[in-house]
Amino acid sequence: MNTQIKHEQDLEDVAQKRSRRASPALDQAFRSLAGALVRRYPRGAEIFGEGEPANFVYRVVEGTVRVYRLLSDGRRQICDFLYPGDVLGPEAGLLHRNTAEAVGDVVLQIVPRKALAEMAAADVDLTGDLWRLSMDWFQRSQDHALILARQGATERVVGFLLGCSDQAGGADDLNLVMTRQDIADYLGLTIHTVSRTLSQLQADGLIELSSLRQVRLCDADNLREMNG
Amino acid sequence: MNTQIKHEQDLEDVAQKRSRRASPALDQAFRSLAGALVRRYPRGAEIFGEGEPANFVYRVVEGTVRVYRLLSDGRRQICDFLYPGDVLGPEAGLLHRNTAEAVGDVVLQIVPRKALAEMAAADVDLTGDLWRLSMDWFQRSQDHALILARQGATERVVGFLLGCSDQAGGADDLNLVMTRQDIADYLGLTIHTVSRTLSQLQADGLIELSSLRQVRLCDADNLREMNG
DNA sequence: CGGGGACTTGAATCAGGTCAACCCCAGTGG
DNA sequence: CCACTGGGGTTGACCTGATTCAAGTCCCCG
Repeated sequence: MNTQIKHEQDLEDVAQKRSRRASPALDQAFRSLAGALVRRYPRGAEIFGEGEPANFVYRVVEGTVRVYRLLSDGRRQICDFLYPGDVLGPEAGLLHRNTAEAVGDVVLQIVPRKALAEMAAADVDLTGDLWRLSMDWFQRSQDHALILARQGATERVVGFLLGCSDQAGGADDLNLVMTRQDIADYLGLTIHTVSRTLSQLQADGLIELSSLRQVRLCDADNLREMNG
Repeated sequence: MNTQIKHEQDLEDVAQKRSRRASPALDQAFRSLAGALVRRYPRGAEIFGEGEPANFVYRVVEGTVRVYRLLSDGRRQICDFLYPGDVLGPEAGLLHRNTAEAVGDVVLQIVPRKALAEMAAADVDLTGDLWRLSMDWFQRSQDHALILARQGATERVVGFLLGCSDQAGGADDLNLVMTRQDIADYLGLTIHTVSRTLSQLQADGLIELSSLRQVRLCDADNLREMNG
């Protein structure tokens, strides 16, 4: 279940990918603290759970992670999907405030929270990187809230596809790793509405669904137009 | 328009109020940097606008501030309301990413961003406070997103009222400073739905609307129940 | 080849939005 | 003192878009 793996080149690469902002000190910290601990999680495995003590900080090496919260009525809201290079787990308090799961198979670097906290307490640059990181999350969360509050189903789905495209470096051919249910729970819709909307977009010639998870954006410009 | 005022005791108090988390180093920074600059904004005045250079960092001394973003179609989404003790304005980038306005008359402490940034670059504790602050925002924003994604109109309005009550130290008699439109734009609803929902809550005997802005929570326990 | 999970699709329903009329009240000017 | 005005708020009738309910289909995997 948790194979120890090691792949120097991968770890180097990760620092560059999808770093929404460069974090040299944080990279350095991961390099010096995470040397040994790299762990693999199979599809669907829980990385940490809401309410658990936040003893570790993680960075995605490979795969996709979903971070979500459950409401009292059992409904699930996915806060974000995390991709290689993204950090997860740092909390201001002692407990995790949401749950993280592997969407497909995932490989993570792991750093003890305490060690990182001690390093940060003595290193302004590292603390500054953590600050910028959390500001980025804050920004992303606000953007997400805006979508949930004000956009219709079509805009949400289109926005999601465009986001995936950006994530994949602007590619027009997307391999969605997540299920329709994941997408729905991220966009605040039902699985039915997501499915219908995708079908409609295909009917309109804007996308092509070659298989369940393979989406081709036929007219990215027009889609961006629709997205506002 | 911008009267210079000074009220030592007020400024001391502010540091304690609604500090969702103590920030001693940040308080200290405000104390040492903001000595002179305290400014009053009249009802509706813009404090800073989306896209403007973020040259200052502010802290609310008195009054309520709304922070919002506008969509391409002109709709407004209020991200948050800020109350005495809350900080606004720090950005990871160079520009403000949303607009801040005075809801009623507002008094703010003002610190030059550059001075604060220089202080932070040499002070781990201060940078750490900024980090915890942005983590709090992130948390709040995620909570907000959850509400927008998954709750019905009644739950949203009830949640808002309860939030106002908490803000007022748990009081059952609330003096809403914002308009119905503000509430609607915060909750992702229309003014009509907010109005209807309030009327319905009153009809159900859960609240009492003594005047437009005066709300009494008659059954806070039951309301909390409804909120989940 | 059979089973089951993931997905799609149609029809009925409903919550909230839209449109439109109206009220309430503070401020203003006659 | 009263009439006028305008902004904020309420309320009703109707509409629409997303959910719900209910079949189905597709496809992966044993």
